Amino acid sequence: MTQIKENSTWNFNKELSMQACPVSFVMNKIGGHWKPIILYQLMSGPKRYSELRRAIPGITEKMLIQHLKQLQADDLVSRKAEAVVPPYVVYQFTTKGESLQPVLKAIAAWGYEQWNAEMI
Amino acid sequence: MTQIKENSTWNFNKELSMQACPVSFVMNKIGGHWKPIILYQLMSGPKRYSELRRAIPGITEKMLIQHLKQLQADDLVSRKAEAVVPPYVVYQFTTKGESLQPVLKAIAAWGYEQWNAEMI
DNA sequence: ATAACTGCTTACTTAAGGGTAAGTACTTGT
DNA sequence: ACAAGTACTTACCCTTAAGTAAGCAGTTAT
Repeated sequence: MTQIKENSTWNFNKELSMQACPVSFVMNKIGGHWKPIILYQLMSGPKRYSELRRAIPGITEKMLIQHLKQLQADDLVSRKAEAVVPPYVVYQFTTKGESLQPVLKAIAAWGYEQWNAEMI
Repeated sequence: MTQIKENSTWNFNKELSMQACPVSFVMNKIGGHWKPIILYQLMSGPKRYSELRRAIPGITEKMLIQHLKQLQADDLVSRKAEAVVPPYVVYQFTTKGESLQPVLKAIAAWGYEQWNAEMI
């Protein structure tokens, strides 16, 4: 995947923030460019890899798989594969991921509000 | 501040996501490395520039002022300056920023839960 | 006189994240 | 025979975000 330099100031600050600020801790798990979008897609139920790819315009396969892997590593999303040809792989929330849903919904709700407010 | 190339794929995708996904829209306003931490600090009340600097270990003045400006541009935080010497500048939530607080609290609450869960 | 405080600004460098484009293995449809 | 579908992997390059380090203007404290 992507190598991270262990001794960089950036990395040090990241660790510091994650330990000092709960909001920052969460952002590190669900923030970034693609993770919010992937999570949003999964909120409407389990999805196949190719379904996600088609549902998210502009995402590359590299980004999709990379973030799915990170979400798995953080135990927010699980992968279920059936050993058939063509392969059938489904991604869905874990129990921990499910517990995030109210938070994601609160975020989305605020987002919608702001959209509507900007329309007026 | 920082120049953004208009025609980059990254920028195009960013716009796309912000229009297609409410979660992504919100993340663009409150995500990143420093914004969550700054917002978290402001949740406990208005703060001076130097208070924020001291409260956030590791942040540079450049990052602090840059993100405060972005938060102002997004109308989440307001700046109040008194024309005295030494200068007295206070940052606090706007009305819009206040409306974000329940969301930030929900995020922080989930973060605390996960911390505790990891401790067991 | 000089250090320290206030709230910034600027130019330069580095590192992380993302994009491009190709390839893999195996099968069904035409 | 060849394209198209499945779910990935890999190598290389470019853009953005962040870090480093300095400076400014005006005042009080030592």
